[in-house]
Amino acid sequence: MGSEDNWTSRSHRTAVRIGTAILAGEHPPGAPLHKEADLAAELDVSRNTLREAMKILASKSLVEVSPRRGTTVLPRERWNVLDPDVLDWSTTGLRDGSDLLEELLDTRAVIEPAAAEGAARHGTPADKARIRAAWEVMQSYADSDDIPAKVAVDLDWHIAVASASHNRFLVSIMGSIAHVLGEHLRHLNDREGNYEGNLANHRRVTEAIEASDAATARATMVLLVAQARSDTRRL
Amino acid sequence: MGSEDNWTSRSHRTAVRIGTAILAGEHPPGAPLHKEADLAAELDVSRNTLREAMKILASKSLVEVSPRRGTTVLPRERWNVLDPDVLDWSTTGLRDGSDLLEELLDTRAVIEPAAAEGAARHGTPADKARIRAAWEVMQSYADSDDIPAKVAVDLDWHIAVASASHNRFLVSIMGSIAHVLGEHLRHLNDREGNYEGNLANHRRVTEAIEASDAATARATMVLLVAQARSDTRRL
DNA sequence: CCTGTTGTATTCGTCGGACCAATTGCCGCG
DNA sequence: CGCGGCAATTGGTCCGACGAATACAACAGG
Repeated sequence: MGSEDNWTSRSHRTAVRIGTAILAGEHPPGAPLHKEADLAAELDVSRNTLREAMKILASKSLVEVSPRRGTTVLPRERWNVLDPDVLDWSTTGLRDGSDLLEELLDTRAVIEPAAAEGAARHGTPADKARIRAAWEVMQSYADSDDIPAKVAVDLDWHIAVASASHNRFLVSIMGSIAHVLGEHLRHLNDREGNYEGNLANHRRVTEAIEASDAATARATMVLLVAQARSDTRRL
Repeated sequence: MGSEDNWTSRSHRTAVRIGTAILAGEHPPGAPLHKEADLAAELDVSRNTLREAMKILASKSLVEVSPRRGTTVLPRERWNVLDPDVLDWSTTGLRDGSDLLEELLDTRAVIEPAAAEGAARHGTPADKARIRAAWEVMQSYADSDDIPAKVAVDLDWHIAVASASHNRFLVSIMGSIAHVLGEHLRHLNDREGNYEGNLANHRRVTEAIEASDAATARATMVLLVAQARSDTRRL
């Protein structure tokens, strides 16, 4: 397994450009964008490519495009924030105060204990092996300075736990917030190293899941997220 | 209803066709689809339109299309199930046994109490007024036989609660599952009428939120979802 | 026989132009 | 002043073309 797409197509890049602009608040909701021909010219792409980009944005409910009325930016409530891309773009234009982080932590505090409980309850041996494997990799990186790698394996572990719950909604939610969570973890990690405590928390959850102890799995995961929250507060 | 909402664009319709086919399991994950030219011919659309449809599906992580390798169906874990469209499509191919309902209830049991608690904690007077208004409309429909209307106002109430939490993730999650939830509610409603009990549950939550009593709001919402679960089990 | 190199065909990515349909908004008529 | 019809605008779709990258096969060398 390796990496994601290093190369982005032109249509995808234009979607990103317009998407980030919208997320950054440059195009107020309800405001009409320029017509396709003009926009294509401005962004220096063909109308075809521009339309493909629009289809992406429309499929995320960021904009609505109707014949003869042009493309309008939808109100914030409408666009689906859980889309990984949308979530991704919103971090780039993330203004500091960022209730986003607080909301992320609240959501994690809700989702992750449920996922841990589900994993303990419904996880197959293979699922549990994957979780343990992820944890062992985490452990092996304990003394490493490779922050991105540490974050990656941390994320792997969380995703493995969610997957083991066999609840597609929880899995998808974790997958969605993974990127934002990754940035958050990176922020925490390169700040200072209470990595041992973090590792120990992960180990407790791992063992509880392996033992199919749903209550303990939930409880330990609650602690883990609470720890993350207090770590965050300290910055 | 017999239907005909066919003023949707052709590209969108194509996306729906392929999307539902994938969700129905006709195209096993990892399997390559036909090349663009062939697929376009099969579906009787131009390659341009087909590509726009593909952009939609790719943006939902249902498929991945790379140059020279063609389009392949991504593994189930990858595609974002919370996308309203994807969620919608998965219900069409939903066979009754389906764990989808069970997973939905599990997710609701996690999300909704948190939303209620958040609403009690962070809800503004306007938010609370909206929740109460929604509940009163629900009440006014108590003796009505207009199932769709009852479902609609029920959904309104739940969405109002989520909105009041001011957590964009919870809001978006509720918005995403609203459609499936609606179908579920319709199923429950036209089965039999314990609408009074349901209404009472909603009232308790509403009042707790109005009183900014987070603990009670959470507890009553837990009961509400549990009631929905037991009602479901009985069918 | 196996391995590394080269060449070619295939397939997606992008482009520009063209036409169609429908809706909007104007304009003239009653 | 209101109403109905006409025309312009704009998105929706199609077509044909070219380019670039690469998977695959043919080939040469060990």
